Amino acid sequence: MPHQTFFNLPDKKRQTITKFAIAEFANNDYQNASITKIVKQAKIAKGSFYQYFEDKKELYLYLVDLANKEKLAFMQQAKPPKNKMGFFPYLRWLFDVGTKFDLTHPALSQIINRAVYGDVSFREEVLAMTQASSNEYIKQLVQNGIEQGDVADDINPDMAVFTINTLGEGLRHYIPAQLGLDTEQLAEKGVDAGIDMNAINQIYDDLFQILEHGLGDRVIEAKSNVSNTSKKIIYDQSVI
Amino acid sequence: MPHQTFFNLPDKKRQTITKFAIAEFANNDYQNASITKIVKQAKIAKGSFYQYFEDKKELYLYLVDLANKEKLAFMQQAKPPKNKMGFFPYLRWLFDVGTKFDLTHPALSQIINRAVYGDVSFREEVLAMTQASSNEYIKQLVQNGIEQGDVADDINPDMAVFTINTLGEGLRHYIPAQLGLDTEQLAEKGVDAGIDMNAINQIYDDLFQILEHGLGDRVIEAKSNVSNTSKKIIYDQSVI
DNA sequence: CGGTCATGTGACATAATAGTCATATAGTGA
DNA sequence: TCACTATATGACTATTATGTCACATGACCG
Repeated sequence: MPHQTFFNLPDKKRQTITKFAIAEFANNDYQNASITKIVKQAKIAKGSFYQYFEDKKELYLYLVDLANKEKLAFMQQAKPPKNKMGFFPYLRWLFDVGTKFDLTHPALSQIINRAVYGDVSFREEVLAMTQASSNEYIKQLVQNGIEQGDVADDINPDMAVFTINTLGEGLRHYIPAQLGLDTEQLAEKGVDAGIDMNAINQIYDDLFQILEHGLGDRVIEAKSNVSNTSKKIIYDQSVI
Repeated sequence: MPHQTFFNLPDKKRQTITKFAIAEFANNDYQNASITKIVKQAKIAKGSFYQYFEDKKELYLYLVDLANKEKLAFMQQAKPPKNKMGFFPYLRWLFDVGTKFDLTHPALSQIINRAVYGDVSFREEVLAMTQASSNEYIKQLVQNGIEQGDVADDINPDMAVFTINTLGEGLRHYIPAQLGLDTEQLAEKGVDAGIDMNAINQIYDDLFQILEHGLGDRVIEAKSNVSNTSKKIIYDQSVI
């Protein structure tokens, strides 16, 4: 935690420091992020900084914690559209909110991202502020999904959690890439408007098609039944 | 590319340098990897190093390239068990070979990993030596899978590639975590024997169950048919 | 032996950073 | 106005890294 002096600061000054610190740690990994640069940008003396924070590490952990709290608040403030939702619609909504956070808070999103993948000597302390909650939440969700009959009961719930988390995390890179957005640029400029929601929804459609029904051809299953409703049978379609 | 002087070196000396360089860049990210440490360990003079390599970056790119070539060679040398394999068995075999590489070449695996996620100013150059091939290969595989009827034709192939790549990449972390292996330790010690292949196979079973058939309950589809073969119907099983 | 070229060497130059500290300033209350 | 406390300051220290260079060493050849 920062020293009390930091919280005693006038709001504007504290926010200025925080703003530049966030930008610096979003654009550079821990090692490359420069305290010298931050104090120059925020127009405070080096010595002042060290009255607010014990050291670079304390600032960093503070920012990671801040980013996570912001994201959590963002997720919690977003109310689901319906009260009773099936597993997949709810999961999709969760992904959607996560993506919205990433797009509207690119710098904070980057900090969380670096915290997860980054390489620092005090990694444990960093991770302590991150994960945990998300994993547990998804696990509970899967359990409920199975009990409600939305999720197959012959899957390994832990593997389901892994699949969901991994793909959700992957979306963080995939979506900006598909939309032609540069994460670096996003963090600097921001994109309040001008996001192609149709493209994003299409990505979700495609992903959930696979997540819910798998990659495998469903025709084979249908074959074993007498009546085949609404399923196209495709054999050797345009084989090379 | 390293200077010619590097390749003129006696094999043993060149290998010693390479060995310590690999270890250093496997255990530290680019910024933290120390040339000074490498030359000390390899017992060569600083000046000698700079006769072999233009700078730190050249060494790093050389190592990333080396790691990728080694992995590619490993993948190509591993012959598939059967000539004609379905999409899923083949994909599973691919994952398996990849995992074997990671476990038997943990340091090189780490270097590739850092190359993908790491943060350097010349990122483009790093990525140029990595990806590309893998993505194209999987894409072709999916196309074939669709044409052969193994893969559903109503999925987005690009999304399938994303899903496969992302989960495959995720396994790299998931498997060691599940087996209680520390990636850092692995890179140093290595684990020639003593790998629980049963546990790994179980992970593959679980993953491919989801990858092929999805998370969704298949009962609903079966319901619409007259005869229901071998599918358990589960409703409200132990609802809280 | 002597000359030439390739290679080895480590002290040194250079640059950048995190963190310190003596001192200055400002605010507060009597 | 004075005393006292909290805060601001930036030159400075200490450290650590990459990369250089003048010189040493050795190998090969006539």
